[in-house]
Amino acid sequence: MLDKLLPTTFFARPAEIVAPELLGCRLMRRMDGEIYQGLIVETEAYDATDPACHGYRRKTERNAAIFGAPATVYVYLIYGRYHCVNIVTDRQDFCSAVLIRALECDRLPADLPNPKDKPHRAAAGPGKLCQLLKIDRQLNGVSLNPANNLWIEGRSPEFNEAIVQTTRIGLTQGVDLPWRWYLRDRPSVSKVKDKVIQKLSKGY
DNA sequence: TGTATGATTAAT
DNA sequence: TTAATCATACAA
Repeated sequence: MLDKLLPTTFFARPAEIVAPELLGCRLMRRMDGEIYQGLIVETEAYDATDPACHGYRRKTERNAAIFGAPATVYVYLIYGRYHCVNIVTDRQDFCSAVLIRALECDRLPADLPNPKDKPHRAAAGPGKLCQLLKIDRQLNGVSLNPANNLWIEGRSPEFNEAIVQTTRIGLTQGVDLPWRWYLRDRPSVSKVKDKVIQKLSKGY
């Protein structure tokens, strides 16, 4: 295996540093005894200075996980229908996280939630990828780890894809912060909205 | 206790 | 452009 489990130190940095570096990594999910994986193609950053962040006002029962240790999983229900998954970043007791917004999966489960989707769009959106990989609040607060059936492996050594940086999607506050990143040439990005293009060097 | 509202999505 | 749908936050 060339790929490796990302260490907790990877996540123990500001969300806006971690978010672009998660592009090209692989979200790994074991369900029903089988391992599925998706290339992370789109992310967003949130933190305590940001009015759009769920922990901006105060710590509550719902958002407690986002104040946890780096590499903690924060899952919440949105619009009463979908789940969204974040990876907690930075340090304990500081709210910050990276929202995983889209994946590109090579192998899909047999029972697809949205059979009408083209295969490369099956995980093109934060709600869709949680549905596909059966991620819900049962995983809220756990740590990224194979033992918890959810983890992230690092980029392949050959990774060298163009990254686009834009403002975030679907917000009413903090709309001008340019804290969304996606892989320019991937067809599984949820929505295309170009602002800045930067090229990241290999590795991290 | 009551009410407004989302880090969304698929259909119209 | 809109309906679906509900746990939560906050006001009262």
